[in-house]
Amino acid sequence: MNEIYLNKLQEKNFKLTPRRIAIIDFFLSRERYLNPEIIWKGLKKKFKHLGLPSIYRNLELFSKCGILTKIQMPNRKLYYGLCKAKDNKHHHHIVCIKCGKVGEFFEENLFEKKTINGFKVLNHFLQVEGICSTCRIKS
Amino acid sequence: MNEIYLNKLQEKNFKLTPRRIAIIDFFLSRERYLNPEIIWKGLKKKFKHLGLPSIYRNLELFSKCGILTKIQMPNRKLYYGLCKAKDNKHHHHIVCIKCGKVGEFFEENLFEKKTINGFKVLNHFLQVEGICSTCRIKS
DNA sequence: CTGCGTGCAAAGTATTTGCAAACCG
DNA sequence: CGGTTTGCAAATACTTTGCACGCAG
Repeated sequence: MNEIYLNKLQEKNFKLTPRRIAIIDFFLSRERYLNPEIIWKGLKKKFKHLGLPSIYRNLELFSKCGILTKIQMPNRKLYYGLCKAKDNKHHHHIVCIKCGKVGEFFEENLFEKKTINGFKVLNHFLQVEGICSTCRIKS
Repeated sequence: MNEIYLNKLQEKNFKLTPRRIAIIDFFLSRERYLNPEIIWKGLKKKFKHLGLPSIYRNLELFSKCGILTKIQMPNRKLYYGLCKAKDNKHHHHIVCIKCGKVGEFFEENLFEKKTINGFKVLNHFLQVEGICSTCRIKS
C-alpha cells in the first residue's frame, strides 16, 4: 500500500522512521489535502511525544521527494496532498471546498503553446475548486 | 488614467483619500504584481507618515471592489495586481519570474465542461510563470 | 556506531486588530 | 460635523531554526 512512497524515500537514502511511515499512512487513509496541524493532531494519539516541527520538516521533505505536492491555500496555511500519479506525469488538482477531498486530472495540451503574450512559459500552477460527488449528494 | 478605478471606489461610497489614490497610481506606474511591503516602501517617500496596516487594509478593500486581484505566492506573501480587463471577463495572469511583470490572457473554454472527475467545478485559479520579452532580451 | 531524525523551546515573519486622532465629503 | 480612514503599537498565527538527545541502518 505505502511501499511506493517508502521506496521513494529509501531511494534517496532517507531513513524510514515510524513517524514518516505514519504520516504517509495518514495521507493514504484520507483522500485529502491536509495541513501540518491536522496531521499533528491526528498522530498525537499514536505517538506520546510528537513535535509539530517534525511534521513540517517531513512534509517539506516528502514534497521534495515527489511524494506530496504542496499548495498555499488562501487562508495562509500550507496544505499537502499525496501525488497519486504513478509516473511523474504533469497533472493538476481539484479540491472539494467542503470536505477537502482532492482529485487529480490531466489537461492534455493546456499550454502546448510555449509562449503567451510574449512571455515564454516556464511552468504553471492550476488549482480548481469544486464540490465532490459525495458532498453534492449530502447537500 | 486612474479614473476607472477611483470610480469603482466612489460607486461603493468609499472615500478618495490621498493614500488610496497613490496606491492605485503606484500600480498603474508599474505593470506588476506587488506585495504590501513594496508599496509601503515605495510610498513612504511621498507620505511622511504611512502605516503598513493601512496598505494592507486598502489592498484588501480594492480587491473586494474588483480593482485588484489577490494571489498567495509560494513564498507566503500576498501579492496584488491591477485587474485591467475592462469588463469583468474571467481571465488569468502570467507573471515574469525575473521582473514580476504581469500579463493577462483568456483561455476561452478552459473549463467549459462543468465537472471533472465527478467534482462540480466552482472556480479555478491559474497562475503561469514565465519570462517576459524584455527579460528574455536582457539575458 | 555514526549521522540523520526528533522534541522542545524560542525565534522569525507576514498579517491583523484595537483605539485614539485625523480627515473626506 | 459624522463616520471613515489612518498611524502606531501590540497581538496573532503559521512556520522555521537551534540544539541536545535518540534511533535507524
